[in-house]
Amino acid sequence: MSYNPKEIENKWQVKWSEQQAFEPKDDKSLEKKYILSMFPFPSGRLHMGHVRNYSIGDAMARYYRKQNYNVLHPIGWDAFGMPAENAAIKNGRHPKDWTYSNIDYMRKELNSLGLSFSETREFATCDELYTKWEQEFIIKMYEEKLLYRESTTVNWCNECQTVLANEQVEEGCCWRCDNEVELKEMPGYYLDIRKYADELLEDLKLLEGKWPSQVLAMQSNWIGKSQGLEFTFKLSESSKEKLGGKFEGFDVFTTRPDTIFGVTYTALAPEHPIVKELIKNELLDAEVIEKITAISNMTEVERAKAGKEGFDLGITVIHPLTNEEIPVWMANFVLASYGGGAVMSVPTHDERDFEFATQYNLPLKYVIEGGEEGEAYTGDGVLINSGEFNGMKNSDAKVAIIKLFEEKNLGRGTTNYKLRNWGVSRQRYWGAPIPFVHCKSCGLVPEKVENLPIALPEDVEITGEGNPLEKHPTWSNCSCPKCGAEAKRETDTLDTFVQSSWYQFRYATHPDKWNSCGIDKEDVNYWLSVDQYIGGIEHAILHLLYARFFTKALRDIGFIDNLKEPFERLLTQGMVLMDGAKMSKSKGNTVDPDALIEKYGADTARLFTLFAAPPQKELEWNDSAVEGAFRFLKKLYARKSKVTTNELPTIDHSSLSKEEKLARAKVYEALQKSVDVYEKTFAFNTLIASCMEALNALDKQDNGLVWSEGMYIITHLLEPITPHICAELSEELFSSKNLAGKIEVLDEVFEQDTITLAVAVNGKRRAEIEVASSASKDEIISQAKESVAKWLEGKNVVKEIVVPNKMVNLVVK
RNA sequence: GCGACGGUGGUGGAACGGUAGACACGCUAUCUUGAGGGGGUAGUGCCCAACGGGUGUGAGGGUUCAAAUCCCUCCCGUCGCACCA
Repeated sequence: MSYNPKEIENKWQVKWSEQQAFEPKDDKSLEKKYILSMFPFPSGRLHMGHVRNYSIGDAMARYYRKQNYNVLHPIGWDAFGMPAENAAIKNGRHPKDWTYSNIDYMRKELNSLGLSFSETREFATCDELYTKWEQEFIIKMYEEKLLYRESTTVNWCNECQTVLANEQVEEGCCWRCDNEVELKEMPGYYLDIRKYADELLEDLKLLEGKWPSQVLAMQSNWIGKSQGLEFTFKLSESSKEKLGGKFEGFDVFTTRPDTIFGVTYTALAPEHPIVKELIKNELLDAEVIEKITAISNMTEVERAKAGKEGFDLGITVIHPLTNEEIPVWMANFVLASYGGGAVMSVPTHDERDFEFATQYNLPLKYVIEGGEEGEAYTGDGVLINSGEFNGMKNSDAKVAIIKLFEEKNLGRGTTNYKLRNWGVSRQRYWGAPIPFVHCKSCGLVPEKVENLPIALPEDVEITGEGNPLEKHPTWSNCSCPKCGAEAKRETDTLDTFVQSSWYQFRYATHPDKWNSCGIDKEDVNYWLSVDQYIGGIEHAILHLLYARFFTKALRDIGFIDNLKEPFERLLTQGMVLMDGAKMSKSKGNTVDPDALIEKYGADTARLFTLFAAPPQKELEWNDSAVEGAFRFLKKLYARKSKVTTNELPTIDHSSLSKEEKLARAKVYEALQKSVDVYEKTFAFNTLIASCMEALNALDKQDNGLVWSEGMYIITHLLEPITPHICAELSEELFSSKNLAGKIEVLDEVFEQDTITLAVAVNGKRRAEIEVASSASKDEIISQAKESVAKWLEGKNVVKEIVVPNKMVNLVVK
C-alpha cells in the first residue's frame, strides 16, 4: 500500500488525543523541559509563520519527551486586542463571539498539524478567569507603587482611538495600523519599568550565548543607559526677576562634562516649564509664541524632519565654573522626555549644537585639542581653554570635573536611561478592565480583590468612535470600595502586552489550581524558566522586555520566588517569504496551511519548513521543494518492505560488503549528529539531509538486517519532525520500540576497510589514494608520493602532513 | 550616524582551520516504447586547446603546511535604533 498521509495522520491524531499523550506529569522529581512557542493571536486562520513556529517547538518538545523528560509544551490564545473590535465594526459580530469562534477554528488547524500540545493547559487571555488574576496583580502593583496614574503627554493613535506605549510607536507611526501618532495630554496608568532599568540591563548578561546577540543589543539600546553629570544652571538675577521669582534655575544632564568650559548657550525643550511660563506671561514676541506652540504640537518625527529651529528666550544663566552669563534658547531638537528637557550646548564638540550655533550665529569656544576650525570635534584629546583642567586628557577630565562639581555641591555624577515608563491604558473595549474606581471623596481607589474579576459588559455598541465602555449607560456606575459612596468605574483597559507578560507562569500553574490562584509558586519553581522559547524577532523589544520586567516585578511583589529571567534560551525564527517578500494577504502571496495539509499532509508541511532553511533564517517558499519533501516521505514509506526484523538487529560488521558498511556508517552519522541538532544548533535542515543521505546509501545495498537497523534509526530520528509517518512505520515494523529512549551510537560502524585520502601538494588537491585503515603514517606518505609523482619531479619535499582520515599535504620546494 | 547580523552554483542551502558546493530544488540526456503524471539511471560551479588542466566562497591584504572559516582594510545587503545631550 502506498503512502496515504491523510489516513495515517488522522489515525494518530485521534489516538494521541484519546491517550492524552502530551500531558505533563505532576511528579516534580522528574527532570523537566519547558518548551514554549509564542502563543498566537486568534486572527481567524493559521498562516505559514505559525506552522514554522510550532513545527520548531514541537520538534524540540517531542525530542525531549522521547528522552524521558517531563515536558511542558502548552498552547493558548493571546486573545484581547483591536482586530476583534475591528471585526465587530466591519461585520457587526461581537468581539467575544468573533474571538472564541476563531479559537475553535484555529485549534482544529493546529490539531491537523499533529502538534504535541497539552490540552488541559490551554486558555485564552480573554477568559474571565485569566482577567481576574491579572487584575489582582495590577492592584498589588498599585499598592507597591509600581503602578501609578498620571496625566502627561502621550502617543495617541486616532485610527485606533487609543494611547500607545513608546515601544508601540514605530518611526512615529502606530505599530498596528501605521497611522501617524499624535501627541496628546491625558491621564493614564503607568508601570514603573524604569525602576528596573538597571536590572533589566544587567541581567542581559545572563542571557549571553542563549539569546540571539541581536536581541540583546536591541534591548540594551532601548534601555539606553548613559552616565554623566547633572547640575543646575542658575538664572541671572535679571532673568529671575523676569520670571517673577518662580524659578531659581534649571537642571541639565551631560555625558560630556569634559567640555563644560565650551558652553556658549543652553537650550530648553518647547515643553519646558520655563518656556511655558514665558509664553503664559507673554514675555516673548507674539510671533515667537505662535511658533513655539506650533512646535509643541509636532511629534518627535515631525520635528526631526523639520530641521533645527530655535528662539532666543531673552533670559540668561550663570556658568557654574566661569560665572559667565550665558544665553538661554528654546530649541526644537531638545526632548522634553529626556534629561529634564534642557541641555548645555557646546557647539565646538557636539554636532547638533554646532549646526544650531552656526544657524543662529552663536559663539564657538574650542576646549579640546584636535579637529579643525569650522567643525565640531567629538573625538578625544587634551583640554584647552579650561582653566585648571588645561592639559588634562579629556577622559580624565570627565572624572575630575564631576568630582569638582560634587565637592563644591554644584552637581553630581548620575545615570540616565532612554527607557520610559510603560503606559498600559488603552481606551478600547476588548481588553482587561483596569480595576480601579474614581470616587469623589476618596479619589482613585483599587477595586476589592474579592470583587474580581471586573468583567466586560456584553451589551456594548462598537462603532470605532470613542471608548465603548465610557459610552455604556450603566457599566461604569459603582460604589466606592472604600467609602461606599456612588463612584465611577475606570473605563480604560489594559494593554494586551500585559497578558502576554505572565502567560508563561499561568501554563506552569496546574489547571486544578486555576480557580484558586493566578500563579502557583511551587509549580513555577519546578517548571520555570522556560528552557526554550521560540518566536518571531518582531517581539525583540515589546513582548520580551515587558515579560522580563513583569517577571522581576511579580517576584518583588511576592507572586513568584527568586526567578531572574523567564526565558532561559530564545530562538528567533526567520520570516516565511514568497518571492523574496513577506507573505501577506494584502500582497496576495500567501500559502494556505490548510490547503497544503490537504494536499500533502502535515508531515510534508512540517518536513519542508524545517528542511528548507535553518530556523533562524528567512524561509523562501518553494512549491517544488515541497514536492521534494513529499517525495522523500513516499520513498521512506515504501522502504518498509525492506525491513526483515522487528527490533534493532545485531550485525556482524566485519562480514559486510563495502556498500553495506557505508550504509550503516551514514545511518549512524545521522544518529550522532542528532543530539547536537536537537539540543544545540537546531539545524534541523542538516539532520534531515543526513537522513536523506542515509536512505540513499541504504538504497545502494540490499541487506535485510542493515535495512532494518537503518529504518529503525531513521524513523527514530525523524519522529519529532514528521511524527505521524514515523509513528505509523514504527508501530508496524518495530512495535513502536524505537520511539522510547535513546539509541546508542556504535563506533564500530565507522570503521571502514579502506580510507580514501586526498593528496595535496602545497595545499592544492592533486590526487586521491585509497589506503588500508590500518596503514601506518609512513605507508600513507609513500603511497601519497607515488600518486602525485609528476608534481614532485625535480622538487624537494620539505614537509609532510597527514590529517587522519582526511588528507595528506606535501610541501615541496 | 550608532548597533547587530549576513555576502558560497541557476535556486534553497552544506562544510570541528583539512577534498568547497553535502542534501534538496531546477535543468539536460536517457530508460520506463501513446500522452500526462509518477519512477529509475547518468550528468550538472565557471573557463579552456577538454580521458587533461586552470580557476573559484563580495574586493584587497595578512597569519598558516593548509583559509568560505582566523586577523586587518574596504564594498554591498538585511534588520533595529536614531537630534537621548
